[in-house]
Amino acid sequence: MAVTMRDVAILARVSPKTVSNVVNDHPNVHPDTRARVQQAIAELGYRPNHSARGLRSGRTGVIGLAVPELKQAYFAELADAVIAAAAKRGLSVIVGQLGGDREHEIELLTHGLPQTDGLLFSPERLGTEDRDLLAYVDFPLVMLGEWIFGGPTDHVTMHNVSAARAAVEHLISLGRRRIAVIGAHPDDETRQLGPSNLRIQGYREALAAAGIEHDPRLERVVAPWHPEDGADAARRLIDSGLEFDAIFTLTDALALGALRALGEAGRVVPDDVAVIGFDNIAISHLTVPSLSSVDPGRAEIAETAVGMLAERIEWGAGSSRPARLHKAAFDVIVRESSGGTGSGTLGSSGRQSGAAAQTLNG
Amino acid sequence: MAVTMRDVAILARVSPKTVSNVVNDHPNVHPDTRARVQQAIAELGYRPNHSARGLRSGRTGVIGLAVPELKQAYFAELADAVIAAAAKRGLSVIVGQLGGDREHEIELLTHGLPQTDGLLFSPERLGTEDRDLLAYVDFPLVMLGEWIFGGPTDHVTMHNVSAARAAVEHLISLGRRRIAVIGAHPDDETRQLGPSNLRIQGYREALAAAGIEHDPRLERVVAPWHPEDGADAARRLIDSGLEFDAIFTLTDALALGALRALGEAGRVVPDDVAVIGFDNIAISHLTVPSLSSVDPGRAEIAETAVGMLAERIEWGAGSSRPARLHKAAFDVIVRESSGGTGSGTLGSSGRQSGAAAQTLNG
DNA sequence: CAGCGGATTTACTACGTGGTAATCAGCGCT
DNA sequence: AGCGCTGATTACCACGTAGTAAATCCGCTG
Repeated sequence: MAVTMRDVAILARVSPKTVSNVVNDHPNVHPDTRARVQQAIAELGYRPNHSARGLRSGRTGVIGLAVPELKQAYFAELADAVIAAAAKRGLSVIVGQLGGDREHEIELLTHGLPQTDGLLFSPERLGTEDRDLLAYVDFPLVMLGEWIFGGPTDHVTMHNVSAARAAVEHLISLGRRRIAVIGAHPDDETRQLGPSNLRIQGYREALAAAGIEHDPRLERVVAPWHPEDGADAARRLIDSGLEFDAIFTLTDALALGALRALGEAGRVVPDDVAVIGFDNIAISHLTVPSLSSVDPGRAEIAETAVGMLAERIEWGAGSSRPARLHKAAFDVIVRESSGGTGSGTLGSSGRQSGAAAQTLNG
Repeated sequence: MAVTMRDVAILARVSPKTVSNVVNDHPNVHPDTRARVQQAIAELGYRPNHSARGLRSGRTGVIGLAVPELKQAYFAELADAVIAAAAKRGLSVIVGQLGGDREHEIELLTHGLPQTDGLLFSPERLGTEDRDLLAYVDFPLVMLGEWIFGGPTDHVTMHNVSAARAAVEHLISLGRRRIAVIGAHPDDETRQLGPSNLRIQGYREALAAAGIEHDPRLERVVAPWHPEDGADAARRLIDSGLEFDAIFTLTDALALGALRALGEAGRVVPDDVAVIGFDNIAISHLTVPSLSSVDPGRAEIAETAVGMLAERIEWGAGSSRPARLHKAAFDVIVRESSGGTGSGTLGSSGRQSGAAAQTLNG
């Protein structure tokens, strides 16, 4: 059996409670006593029992992170950043994969993840119509992404509209006029605030601002957002015979597929078709040609989300503070696929900073 | 305060212990009683308190997975598979990132991850010289990868030697004779069983078996194994003026960089240089050209490792069963970078099955 | 109808920790 | 010396669960 406070207490000739006080850095412990206890702790190799601590205090020191799939690069990088941010605060992270299963997502929202103090949740299938679910959530929760917007819950997200707009404006600045967009989501009629709709909105705004006529046929619906889907969409676009000189894909994963499909069809990127993605996943600067993208500020998102969740946990279950919304700053990263350099050194790229980070309360 | 067994017991007019028996599917509970209790559980929305359960039973139902970095595609996909395999068994997974920090790795091995019943550990910096550490491990542990081989610990790994050999034999079968290898590890003089050494060994075996002279200058040392490093190594290889008509990179990440570097230098893949990687990460079939690779059997590795760990947890701390070693079956996936097709549909590829899975006891 | 054995249920308790409140030691002051 | 005060330490208990062993119930046998 493991070493307990009791064992330490006996060796240090104090009560278990004094050991507890030392471990928890309570004031009013005599320096000599503290030293003696610490000595005993070291000698016995005592480690606090987290289950017991959890039972007594109601905290586990573990937070949950729920994503669709870790094998999607975007979520892997998000998880990486979240785990790093949590570690800074002494929190561990249980990662759950929901695999785009709506039932699981609803179940998760009603019960939370066992063993955790709170949840960071990046849903895929929930929409505005599920907003009511949030009213009954009785554990600390921070949503990543914004499609259940306006509920009583904290949200950390990105500047989907303005970032998408900036990406398309970049394409326009290259002189492109027939700009296709791949990734509109079939569900999004009912999900006005889904990321796909917001990015599409940014796309339309950019066109409108530049006085470019909007051709609905250039908005390509596709789901889910795997590279294969991007390739399929690009092929259908090519086969459609529609003229186009640029593609904005709503994610980098889609762009990877699109790049392949364009290559197979003999369209040269960026000469014939400029391409820009969204997410700035790690491989995007390694594709051939390297992929321009929008960096949504992943580290900032993770840091902020973990911070908000830690605060909610700190405040306790009862407190009903107002929901907050944070949008991370973004960058447009120009690489070869839209005429940037970036061949010489893999890291080089043009960079256009977008809207500053902003946090709203209310 | 949350609903407890006590509350359920009162409502169902039974003792708390009976509720516990129902929850834990004990035999010898009268069907009527069971139904009444389940009714009460549903009515109150009772959920077991995992901390209390953990305290009482000594089990948390959580396992740890420690990897260098989740943002490396290989580890993200591994984590994906591990989480899925754990979920099948009702286990949650806390993911820890050690970032290639040797101190952290040693600390982890001495204390385990808090809040967990056991650990799956894929170290980066530990070597054969750290084997002694394993003697003092007092928690269930399964190592992923084999460089601390021969200790008292279960290992789940891949057929590094024969898989690498198969990859190189494939290149040879294309008629290539000047085959470079990128990824030899500088530390591996002292780590005879590091994956890099084992894969290099497979490379040499393949050359020897084919009667091809071994040119040490074609073995390129590089560390760490990020794509940038692969690009650097490939550039140095090109600049060296050495003649070569194929490259075997010890990981796909290195291959991604190598593909870029070759493209920049005007070498056409696979006509001038055939390339094959190792790991079969998801993007490898999306690169241009798509990347041939060795699929190390990730799902099998994850499944087996979680199974072994679950068994060790089941057996309890005291039992000192013999260490086991499992090597997953592998496949050589032939894609465009070594002359395969795979352009039409993204998924298509040649496939050559390697050694069957094998498990050794002792 | 007492008695038996297995099925079912229960009382009691400990798991390791930390909050509460009580106790105790030491010190300055009257 | 006696008092009150602060700092330091402690006894006691509860958190929610599940193991142990004892108690109770039920159907049947002799």
